[in-house]
Amino acid sequence: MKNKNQNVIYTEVECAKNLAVVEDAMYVLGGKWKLRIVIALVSGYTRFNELQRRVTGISARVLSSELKSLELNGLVERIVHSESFPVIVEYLPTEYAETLKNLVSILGDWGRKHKSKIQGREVSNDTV
Amino acid sequence: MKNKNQNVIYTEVECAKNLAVVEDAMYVLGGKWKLRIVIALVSGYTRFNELQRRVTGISARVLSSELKSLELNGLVERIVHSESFPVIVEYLPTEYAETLKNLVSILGDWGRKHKSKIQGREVSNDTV
DNA sequence: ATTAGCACTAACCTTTTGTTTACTACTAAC
DNA sequence: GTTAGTAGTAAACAAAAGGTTAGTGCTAAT
Repeated sequence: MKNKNQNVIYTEVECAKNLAVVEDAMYVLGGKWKLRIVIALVSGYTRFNELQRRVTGISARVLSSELKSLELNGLVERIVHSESFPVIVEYLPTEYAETLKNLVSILGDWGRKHKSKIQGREVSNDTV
Repeated sequence: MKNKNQNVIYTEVECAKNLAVVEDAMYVLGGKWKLRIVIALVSGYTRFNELQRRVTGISARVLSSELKSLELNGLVERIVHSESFPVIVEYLPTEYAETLKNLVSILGDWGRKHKSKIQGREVSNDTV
């Protein structure tokens, strides 16, 4: 048997700290849709219906509420162009959303490697 | 107005690729509990009840089913010590789980910075 | 003149996720 | 001998997340 709390790698306090910080992140980014929406946004898709087409499977109701949540957390800015008619709305990723690029890229790398692992294939590099 | 699909940053295909790989990752790691359990595991907590104490708020039923899912995906190994009585069970993170350390660390960093941002404080470095 | 597109929202319903309680059967400590 | 700990599972239920349908009021294209 390995463990009688002698060879824990992190103390309870350290473990709790690590848990706390990823919980803080997941409070903002967690769930099925938020990171996907961010990806579509930083890819340059900024209009509501366009986002719904990119983030396949999301309903208008959920997209709407997720965008509000991302806006509250400073990751998107909602811009209404009232000079045009009918009114055009854009959702622009903020500068703060840029701080997610590294995370998204690493998560994507892991996903790509995991997929090739379970498929028993080599990893290709043709991803963006 | 910024965007009439002239200044998209990534093409639809590139955006779809990026979405696909993070979806692959989130299929394995998504949800409220999986990453937290991984953190507790790599911190050296390997027994069922111990894990339930570290990952605060999780119920035995959910912990049990999440551990099964992590095992299926090669991130944990369930080891039964039948030589002892009563039987002792350990959940050990696999080598494959090590590939998540970078991701977890970056997610934690983002969470820490985000928290200090919304609290208007400086970022401290006393995290593990 | 009809159809599709725009940016959503409300009401209602289903699915997923999670909780609570109780139970197993045995051991170790107080 | 009572209490707590071990590693869970089953059943019943509650809460959270998400989907579906319908609709607004206007424009632009066919």
